[in-house]
Amino acid sequence: MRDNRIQSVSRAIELLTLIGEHPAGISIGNLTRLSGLHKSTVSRQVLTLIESGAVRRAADQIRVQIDPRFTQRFFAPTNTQTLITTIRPFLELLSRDCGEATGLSIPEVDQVRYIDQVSPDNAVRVRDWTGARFTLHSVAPGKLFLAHRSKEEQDHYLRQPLARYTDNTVVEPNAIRNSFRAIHMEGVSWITDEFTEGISAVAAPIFDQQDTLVAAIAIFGPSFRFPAPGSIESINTLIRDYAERCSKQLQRLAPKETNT
Amino acid sequence: MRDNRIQSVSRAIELLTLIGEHPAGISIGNLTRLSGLHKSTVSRQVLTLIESGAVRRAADQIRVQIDPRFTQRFFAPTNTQTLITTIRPFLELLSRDCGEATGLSIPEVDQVRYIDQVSPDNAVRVRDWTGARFTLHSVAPGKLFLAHRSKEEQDHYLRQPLARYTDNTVVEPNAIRNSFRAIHMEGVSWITDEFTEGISAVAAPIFDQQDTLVAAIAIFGPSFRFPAPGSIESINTLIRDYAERCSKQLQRLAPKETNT
DNA sequence: TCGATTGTCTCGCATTGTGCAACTGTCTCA
DNA sequence: TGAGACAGTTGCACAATGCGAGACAATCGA
Repeated sequence: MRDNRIQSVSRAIELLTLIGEHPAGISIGNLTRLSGLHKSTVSRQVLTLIESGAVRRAADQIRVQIDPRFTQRFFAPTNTQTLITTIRPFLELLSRDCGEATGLSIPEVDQVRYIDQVSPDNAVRVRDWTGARFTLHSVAPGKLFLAHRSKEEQDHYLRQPLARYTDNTVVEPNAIRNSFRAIHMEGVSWITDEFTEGISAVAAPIFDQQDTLVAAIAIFGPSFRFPAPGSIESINTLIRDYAERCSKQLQRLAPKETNT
Repeated sequence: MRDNRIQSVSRAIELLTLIGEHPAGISIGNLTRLSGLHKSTVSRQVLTLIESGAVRRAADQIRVQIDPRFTQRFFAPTNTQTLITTIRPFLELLSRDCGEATGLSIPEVDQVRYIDQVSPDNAVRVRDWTGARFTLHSVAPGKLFLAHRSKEEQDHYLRQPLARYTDNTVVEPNAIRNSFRAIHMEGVSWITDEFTEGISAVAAPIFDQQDTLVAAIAIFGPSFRFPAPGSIESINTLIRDYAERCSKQLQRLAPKETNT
């Protein structure tokens, strides 16, 4: 019974790891010394790694380094952990600006999941929903996600019976469909007392570097004071501005070509 | 003349890429279907990738996913691009809080490089130094970096002739050495008119997940108004708080165990 | 219970990965 | 200027290794 590990593959990962420890690049000779393999083996391994897209030649065409496009597959800026980390400072800024709670949520098939929230030190405040999931039609980010889907996907969701949470929950499919145009024109989505009595919320979309809607930033507060009379337009402007800054931040976080 | 590429290594990278595209994990069966390779080949390749540390089994012990420790080598949270992206929101927050310009800088051997800056809309403001390099002893972040080095490294730097930029530049080695204690006790480093006439600055350290000093966050402003009389203590508290938040943010950004 | 599916392991063949050595190009020094 | 050292690539031939087929065990659903 022989070892089931593939020797040449083990060697490749070892070399890949060595290369990864030298972001500015490393020469074939140094790889040969560090790995202890024969130089022609190293040369051929590196050639294979280059042609496979894992490694590229640095600017001097001598040293080699990890190809950023390779690492982009493992550290997508839109995975949940990175989203939370990236957007959290904006939640704090926005919460300070509007004086209400702010939240970050992501679409999960037919639900919304809240993955982060910031609440200011108000005497009367909304509870923390981090980790909770809700149906799309009952919360502001959910209606936003729905509005950005294809008509087929919308019809599929609206065909099933929709739960009613309060007297104000909109469950009539055509009424919901009719709200999509306003959502697209305004760029935001509002709910008032539709999910829970006494809570109003507005959400705006966050796009990733491929212009995919990956999350929503939201403001929520008690309906008796949010939105303040006559303030809807300025709140829309504010939250759209923040959503756009979040989108730009995700784009900045995407790995870039770095020459040395 | 045969192809110089190593077939089994090409296959390994192909499988690694497929696995990387499924952060929640992917089964051997699906890898077999997507790659077109024989199932026993896939099984053996995956075993090799697991034992090499590139891949790990997900929580269900069936699916496999990229091991976060593997990706940590390629996307270190302390590389310059990530630093800028990560800390920028804090620069904006801090600039708003103190009403002056804020900057991010990193140590480069015997110099400081400014890699980002945020300036508020003041009538009188400091210029943008992004991209510029300065000697360690003449700027607030530089004295901070120096204070955190070993005594041998400090002696080495202070042994060379130190350039004087203004009448206020401190170039006497013992005077500089004597400032390190205060820097350590206060946790911040101040300069006043030492680099350029009319500019004062304070800097605080940013540590990475291994508690290595990797950058400094700074506030600078025109000396006639910064620091305002009697405000040094509150500014120290403010910038230390921000530096600590930056440090925590870097730690959060470090890849973590993510089970599904 | 049976059949389908999944993943691991053994086996033996022949292809493939390897180290040796030659070669080319570049750089340094006498 | 020429010689030598060094770095990296390439051809060659051997045998070790990677491979696919098939067997097997475990799990799940009808």
